[in-house]
Amino acid sequence: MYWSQGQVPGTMEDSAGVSVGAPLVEIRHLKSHLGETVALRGWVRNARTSKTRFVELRDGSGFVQCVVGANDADEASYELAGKLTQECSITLEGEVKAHPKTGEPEILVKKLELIGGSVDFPITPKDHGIEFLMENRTLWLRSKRQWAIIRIRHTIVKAIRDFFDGDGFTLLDAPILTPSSCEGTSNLFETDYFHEGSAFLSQSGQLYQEPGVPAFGKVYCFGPTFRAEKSKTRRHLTEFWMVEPEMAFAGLDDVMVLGERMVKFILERVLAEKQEELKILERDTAPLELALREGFAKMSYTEAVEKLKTLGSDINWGEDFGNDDETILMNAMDRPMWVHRFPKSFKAFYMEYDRENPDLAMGADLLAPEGYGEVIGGGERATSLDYLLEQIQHHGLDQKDYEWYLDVRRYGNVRHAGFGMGLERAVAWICKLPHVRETIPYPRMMGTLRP
RNA sequence: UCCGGAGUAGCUCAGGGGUCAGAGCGGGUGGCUGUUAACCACUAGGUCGGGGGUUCAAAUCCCUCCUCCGGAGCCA
Repeated sequence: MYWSQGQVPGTMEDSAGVSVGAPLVEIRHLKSHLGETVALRGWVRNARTSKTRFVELRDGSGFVQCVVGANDADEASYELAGKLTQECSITLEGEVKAHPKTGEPEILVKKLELIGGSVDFPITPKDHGIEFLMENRTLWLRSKRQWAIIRIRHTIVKAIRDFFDGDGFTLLDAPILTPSSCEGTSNLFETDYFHEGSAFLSQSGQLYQEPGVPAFGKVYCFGPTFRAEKSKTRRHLTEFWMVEPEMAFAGLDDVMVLGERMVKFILERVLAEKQEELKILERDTAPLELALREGFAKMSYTEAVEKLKTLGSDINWGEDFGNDDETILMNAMDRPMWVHRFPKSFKAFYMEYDRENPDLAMGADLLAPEGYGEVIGGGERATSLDYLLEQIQHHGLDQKDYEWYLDVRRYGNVRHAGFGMGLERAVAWICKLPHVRETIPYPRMMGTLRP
């Protein structure tokens, strides 16, 4: 079924039995229908009544003000316009005009009909607390702010897929039900699994990407991951999305180059396609434009520790960045920054070590500016079988769980590297949100499982 | 898990031992020259988070439990 640009499927009588005469259009296309009579369907965001009545309508594609004048609309429609409640669904037709003050398209309504009523919509146009909003997450999604965030999230997801697809990567989906911890570093959700007894929800697709390297050269996975950590911070979810590319014949520097290209690809897309949404969020786009334009900063872990000390942190060499170390570091930074070559001690067992200093791991994290901190973590993978066996033992892992992983080294071993980017942290930074809980439609956190 | 804060109308909050259980928003009714978190008037709406205690008297003080928020830790 095909229809012309700006039209949506619909007939003279739509499914709700409401008569529609003029061609149905989506609000996002109104600019190209100035002067025409069109029909719209959607939900009432707000309605103001004076002699002339104003209905703020949204249809998911955008927002528009509809003007119902006593002399322009028929009597029943004018009457109805005075009784509309928040979030009732309506259909209307009228002429598309430019707003006398703002110049934005608005609708001079001729006819208005109710589709579905709405009594006492809980989320009123005033302030609400986060507890209440989270309890009403399904209804909260209708708000302008959530609309903007979720649409930007969508654009970021699409940009990520387009970036890797266009760069010769093959999608290699990683399993979500796994037999054991991938990295052995964090707590996993456990569930029953037939004869195996237990299965665990994946905390990373990383180990499943490496075997894809000899098979496809460049691979990526992009799906949900799970961490059962009791973390209660602005940057933690128990269920979050991660994109994890892995490539053959690549090292630490290649990871930083790839990650930077990907982030810039994402920024370019969002800035090109989501200006309206960024404006709704009152996001100052200057830092994003700067990140897109300039090369990302680079600093070794050792340099970062020195810098942190001058900024007042009590961190010592050998310790992982604490709670606010990333924040302190990135408040002082105007663009994303790679921090590389960490002490091996707090990194995953599969990390390659630095030939120039065996105490260091060939890892790199990308920290987002404006206080956001880590969005990407990755690096070069250890290639030596003997070294890996030693690391597995050292981390208290069972070698027989990893034989399939070690085969990557046994058969056609090559240098390879990759990274993982947490989608929600990227969305939070790009939208400049104070907390990741708004970056995903239905957040799962310690203490939040509903709705 | 630890530390701190908060639970009073549908929502956001004020009131902190004794004439008030209150305001704004939202709902209802009426008014209003194009409004935009519209505005104005009137109106309905409450087990002051649960339980226990102190007191002549508790929304208010004490204990306890629950929930949420912020932070720490853990982690990415």
